[in-house]
Amino acid sequence: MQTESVVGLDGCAVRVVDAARVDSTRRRLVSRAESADLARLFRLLGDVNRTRILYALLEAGELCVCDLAATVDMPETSVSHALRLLRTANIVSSRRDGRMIFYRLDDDHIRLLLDLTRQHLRHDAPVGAKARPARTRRARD
Amino acid sequence: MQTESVVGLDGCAVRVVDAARVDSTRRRLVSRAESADLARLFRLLGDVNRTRILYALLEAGELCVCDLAATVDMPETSVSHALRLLRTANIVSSRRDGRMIFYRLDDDHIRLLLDLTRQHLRHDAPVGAKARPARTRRARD
DNA sequence: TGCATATATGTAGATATGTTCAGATGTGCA
DNA sequence: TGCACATCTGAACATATCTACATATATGCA
Repeated sequence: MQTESVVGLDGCAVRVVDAARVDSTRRRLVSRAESADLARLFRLLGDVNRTRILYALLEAGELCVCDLAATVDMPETSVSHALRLLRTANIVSSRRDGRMIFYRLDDDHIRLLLDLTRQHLRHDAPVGAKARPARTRRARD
Repeated sequence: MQTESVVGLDGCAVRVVDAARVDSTRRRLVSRAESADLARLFRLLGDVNRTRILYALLEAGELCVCDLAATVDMPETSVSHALRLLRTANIVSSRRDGRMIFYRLDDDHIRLLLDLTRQHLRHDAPVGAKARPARTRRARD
């Protein structure tokens, strides 16, 4: 199979093998703006401390900042910083009660996302998929 | 409600409101090692270019490096770097055909994860949930 | 009003990450 | 074998991110 030269959006020559597939994929591909949003969301989940905070909320349902800090064993100020980012992105929501502020996961998408990901790492079958023989994959633990 | 002082694992005094809930959550909380793995996975998804690569593979099924580069419009060497990270984490898998190497999403977990996340950002109802009135949430677009 | 508490915010230095260029590897073909 | 091609790898620079400390805001209560 020989590669052919095609002119990309930016005017640069680009070598492609299957121009038709590239073209059709490009048309269906998520937009740059949407990809940026997706990446932003994933990146927020991509920090150990934020991850632990989120899984703590997944287990507890609702926690105030100081209990959250005690649960994940980190300084309250760090928890607060983390929560701000998560709040801004609508991943968690908050409710004030007196001088405490209680945080919870904002919606079911997030809960599913956290669950699904944990399952992925544990090598379980995907949600909604029929049970099937577990893949042999290099275990981590 | 008055906060009480509790001694954490590290020996530091920590203020908590609901000691019982903190304790029970701590016991059910994912381990540090697992949180680290989860965060590592999310972080890999948290880069615009890698995100676009993954969604391109989601649409196309399978693409060689140069077609992938043409699809997402980035230099082949950057795509290659990105793919290495994704490959190491078992997010994508590869197959050699002559001097080309074709990449695909490694498993259904990843596909579900990508789909679910896209749905989340589009404010749809979560997978598997009954249709219900859309939440009023601040739109992005 | 004044003080203690619970949380939020600003900022700076250390660290991690992404991009790019140069060059290495591996495959097919004459 | 030697060359062209497709992809990979290493390293350096610019940029983004996290952490920690100091300080600010907001609430409850005396």
